[in-house]
Amino acid sequence: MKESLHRAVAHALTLLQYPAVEIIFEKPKIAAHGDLTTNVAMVIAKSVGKNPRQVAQAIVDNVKVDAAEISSMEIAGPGFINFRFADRYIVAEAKSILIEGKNYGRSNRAGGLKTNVEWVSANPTGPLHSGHGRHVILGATIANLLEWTGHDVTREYYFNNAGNQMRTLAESVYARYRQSLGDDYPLTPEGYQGEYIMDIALEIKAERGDTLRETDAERSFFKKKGEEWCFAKIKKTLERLGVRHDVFYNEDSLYSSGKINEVIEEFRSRGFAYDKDGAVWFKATALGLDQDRVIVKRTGEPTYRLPDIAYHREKFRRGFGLIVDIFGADHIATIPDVLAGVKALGFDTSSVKVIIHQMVSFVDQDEVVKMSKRSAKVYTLDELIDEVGSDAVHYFFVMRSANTHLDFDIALAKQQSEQNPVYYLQYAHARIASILRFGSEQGANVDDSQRLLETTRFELIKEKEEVDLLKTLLEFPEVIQSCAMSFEPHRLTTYLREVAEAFHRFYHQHRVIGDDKGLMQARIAACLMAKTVIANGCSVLGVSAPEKM
RNA sequence: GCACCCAUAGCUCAAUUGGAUAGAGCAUCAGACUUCGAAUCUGAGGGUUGGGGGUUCGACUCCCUCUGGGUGCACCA
Repeated sequence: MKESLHRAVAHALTLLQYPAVEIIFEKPKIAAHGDLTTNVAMVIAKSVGKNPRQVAQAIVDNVKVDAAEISSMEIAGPGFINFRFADRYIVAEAKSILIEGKNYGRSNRAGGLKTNVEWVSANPTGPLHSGHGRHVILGATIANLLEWTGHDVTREYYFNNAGNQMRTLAESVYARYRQSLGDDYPLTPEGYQGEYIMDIALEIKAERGDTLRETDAERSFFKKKGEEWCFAKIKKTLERLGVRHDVFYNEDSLYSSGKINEVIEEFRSRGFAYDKDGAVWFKATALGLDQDRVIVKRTGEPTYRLPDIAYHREKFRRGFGLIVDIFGADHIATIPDVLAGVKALGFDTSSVKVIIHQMVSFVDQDEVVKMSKRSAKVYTLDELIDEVGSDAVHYFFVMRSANTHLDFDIALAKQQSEQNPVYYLQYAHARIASILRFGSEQGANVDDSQRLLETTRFELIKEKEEVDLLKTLLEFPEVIQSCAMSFEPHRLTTYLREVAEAFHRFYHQHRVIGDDKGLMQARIAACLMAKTVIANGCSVLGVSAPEKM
């Protein structure tokens, strides 16, 4: 909708020989200011040496718009130019929602840019805990948003099934196994304390009895069983949330394929690596960081940084033009090193986007839920899903900006009432579905959008609440776009609330089903439009849009 | 001690990324169902945007500083 207006204003700037600045239209906060506003006059004013209102006047005098589209154009405040759309133009534009249906809001702005989104990436040493939820959902939603804006998205899970953590897992399972046989065999203090370790041990006992008392020093059977059990658990949890990955990338493959050594050699040849105290160091200070870092320990084992760098190098080599990493705030320290490493290898880090989200606290009935591993209260993500359901998990974890701490209110999330924002949104969808069912009984066309487009008298949509609803619906594609570009899915939840609100207001003021068949059909069409936008938005969020509740 | 994040209505958070009169939900109070779902709607009160300086036409937003919280700061991942 903005495009023709944009052209008109740009043309006026040319006529006036004003500098060709970027023209930005925004939706004013205050509805009385119109539908779109631009501050170009204020931006230009300084360079042309006139006051902003004069500049605005000159622009308005030179802008030629179609009165069928723009009903008013006025100067306000310090020099804003406000535009208002004609109602019938809004209504005409809204037809595109019916035409595009479940694709409404999708675009190809990114032109199929090969994009990698890596997240979750928890090592198979235990089930996902509830704190992981934010990470899981944030990544999934961002991946969806990128897909909706024309990115060719690969969803990736990076994991490590070797090294210290896995040794600890194997040792812990072994200890519990021995205990389950009645042996006095202590779990070391570094061992994993979680109850699930005993679950794994018991499975092994059930399968193999006491035949594994004497095992190899590597505890390889226990490691393998532990890994399998944990991975199965993690994947099951992700599946319950409808979160899927295309690629599970094993860190070990970086070793077996020689990539780790390649990176070390490349660092050396580019002068970014040196030996000291028996270890190999990465010269991070040469790239502006405050200290150099060990990449290969004295023991000959690489530190986590090296494979991380090698992994990112692979992402570049695999041809991704946009590389998105989702990290929790607890991993923030590793990011500068990895980015510096990638830069040292000659790659452009501007195509790496790192999303950092802050930690989550869980609150239940005004009580902070302790997330300690010993706590009997909600600890695993599975338990959280059991408690509040997948939809609430999805919605609650993205409804706040990622870089603020999140309080997850469990009591609210499981409440099936008006206080719960998920229900508010889903209720609007179910209510529309219900109206459509009723309308269908009254002989209205509620599903054949082709015939609906041909036969509906859209001009009958003219009440304020109707037009307001359609205006709100028409914002959807831009909301998707800006959420994707800023990697801020929380704005989608804010927007969808507004849609639900606009619909409820419309519903309350005007009857849809009635004796006037033409009017009924027109309003049915408006309902279908609202239903489409809510359903599409929910699908991006991974929240279900129920026909009945 | 250092680095990053945060501080906005009683509570949880927004604020179109520097724009006009800082907005929602919850909570509180007052209203609206013989008709399409009241899981809804209408209205009211509630603020020195943690304090102080600065940058400019204009600051919740950017810079400096102080206070108070969070997360990190390994030859662990």
